[in-house]
Amino acid sequence: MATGTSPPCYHTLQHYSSIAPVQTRALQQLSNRNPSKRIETLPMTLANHDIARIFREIADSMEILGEDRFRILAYRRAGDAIANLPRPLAEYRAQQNLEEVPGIGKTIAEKIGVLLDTGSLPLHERLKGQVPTGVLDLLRVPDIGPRSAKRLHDELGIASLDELRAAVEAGALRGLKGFGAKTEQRIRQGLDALAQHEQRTLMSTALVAAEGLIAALRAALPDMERVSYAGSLRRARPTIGDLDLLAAAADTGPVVRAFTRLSEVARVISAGEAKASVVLHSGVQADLLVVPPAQWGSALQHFTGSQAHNIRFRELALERGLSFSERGFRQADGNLLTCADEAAVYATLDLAWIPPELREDRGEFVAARAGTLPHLIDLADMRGDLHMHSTWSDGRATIAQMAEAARARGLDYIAITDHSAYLGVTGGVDAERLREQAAEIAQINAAYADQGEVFRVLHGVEVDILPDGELALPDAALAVLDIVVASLHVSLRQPQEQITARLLRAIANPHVDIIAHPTGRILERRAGADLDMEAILQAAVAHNTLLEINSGPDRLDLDALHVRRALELGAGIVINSDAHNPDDLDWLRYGVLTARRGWATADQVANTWPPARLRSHVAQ
DNA sequence: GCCGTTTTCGGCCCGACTGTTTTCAGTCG
Repeated sequence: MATGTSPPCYHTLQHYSSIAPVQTRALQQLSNRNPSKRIETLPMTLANHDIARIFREIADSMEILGEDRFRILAYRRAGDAIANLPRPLAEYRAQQNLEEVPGIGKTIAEKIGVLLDTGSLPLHERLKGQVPTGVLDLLRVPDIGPRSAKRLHDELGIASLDELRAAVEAGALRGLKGFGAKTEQRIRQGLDALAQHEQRTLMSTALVAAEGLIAALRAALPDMERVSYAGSLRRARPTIGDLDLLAAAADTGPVVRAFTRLSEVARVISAGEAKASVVLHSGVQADLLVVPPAQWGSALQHFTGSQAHNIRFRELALERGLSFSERGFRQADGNLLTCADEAAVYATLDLAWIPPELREDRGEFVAARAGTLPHLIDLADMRGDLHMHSTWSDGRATIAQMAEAARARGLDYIAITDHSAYLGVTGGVDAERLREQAAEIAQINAAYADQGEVFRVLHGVEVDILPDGELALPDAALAVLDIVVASLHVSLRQPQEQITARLLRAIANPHVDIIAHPTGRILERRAGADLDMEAILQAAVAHNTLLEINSGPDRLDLDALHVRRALELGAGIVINSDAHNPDDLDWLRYGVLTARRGWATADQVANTWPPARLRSHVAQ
């Protein structure tokens, strides 16, 4: 980072021309003497994501109708802001601080109130009459924006993706002014891509693909100066839409051309002198931006996003009379300040460098200016892993093999937490088998002690929370264990009040130390349980129960927003692999990235602690 | 519609690439 007398940037003389009922909070119900009557009298309330979706639909509809672009921007920003909120909108309203949320002003706060009270909004209903839902769907097709969607609807009567497909097949688009053969071909390809690749790519898969592309690009161009992935992958989002790659080279054109010729590339969408978009054989889209080395910092900042972060950043630059782009800071006199690294980009606006995982316009600018950004946890801070399986249940390796793999990765302790016998498919352990397992673990620990190793294996279990909230093992069996991990595996579709109460009962059990993968979501396949998370997080604080970030690439559960809210409330977090074989221990990397997105420091994560501190916490 | 080191008006992020054009609108990230 540039400090002291050296300017952060260099002056150059370059010139460049569903409606989900939330009902009542489960905690309130538990304390209510007559809960069933209470529920019936409460109005249905929209969840934050429902209201965010409504505002985004309003923005899309108004854009198709060609209304004022800044009003559209305001609705879209409000939708984004709401989607990012850590607590239910109703709480903000109750505390009368809705308008303190950036992007929510007087008008939108009133509309939120109407939505919370009545479940619908006159403006939204009116727009639905003018722009059918199927026309909004057209915007999901690559290369179809609001103008094209409006013309397809107005001039050809197309009001759904199916009708668009039929029109393309019938050659009807060619009759439209401005729609040539290439446009028709692109729309056909866009529809195909939408149909077969609607799913996003898991972070773990994207990381492997990105690292492969980077290696291939380096091999093809040995003299390329720098190359990195950027975008949502660098921000560690749990799933990734497109891969974004950035390269630095004095001569940009040859890098773009080499990229489009890589064997991984199935189809080139576009390619110019500075950037290209391709579709890989895996179906994933990859975008490459190539910049001169002097612009690496500004380009990396630009290409990492998020869009919301970038917009906010550029607004802050404008306040100082600087126009920021991937090329650098344009001054009023037209001169460009370039930045060769990201720290210089942020330093130019008197901001500390913001870690990519925090770049979502969720308060990181205020913290960067105040010098209060958290010192985020790193993988190297991890000392233990408190959730994994062995051949005693559905794991593929013995306890000794798991222990050795963990020790080889630099951990000081693990907990073996095989499934309780309740899950028929996994075999599992009952009270008797737990006693046998304890003897095996004692032997392994004795061997490590004899060798002078600090490494230790803790004895635990992953006990099922039964549909009624009982645990699948008796308290007496749990009491003798070092660590008890409790989790939901069945009946995940119970109504909110029921499944929340079920989890609250497990949290309150004094033997339970950790709640594993709290929501049970499987990314791109299954939404999590409909939990009242605020009640869950508060109960975890009250009972000193640790909440897990499960590092499984298709779980990453808790997610980052809940991690951040949990930490705000003072809950303890653990990051566990849930490994079923030794290689899965490497998944901790993804859990740590998720913790970083949740603003977690090492000290807030209990398995960065030395064993003694962890033991005393668990004993409380 | 939001917002304020340009605070109740007048701004609102910025540039690359494409297609169908002859100078730019639309889309994307």
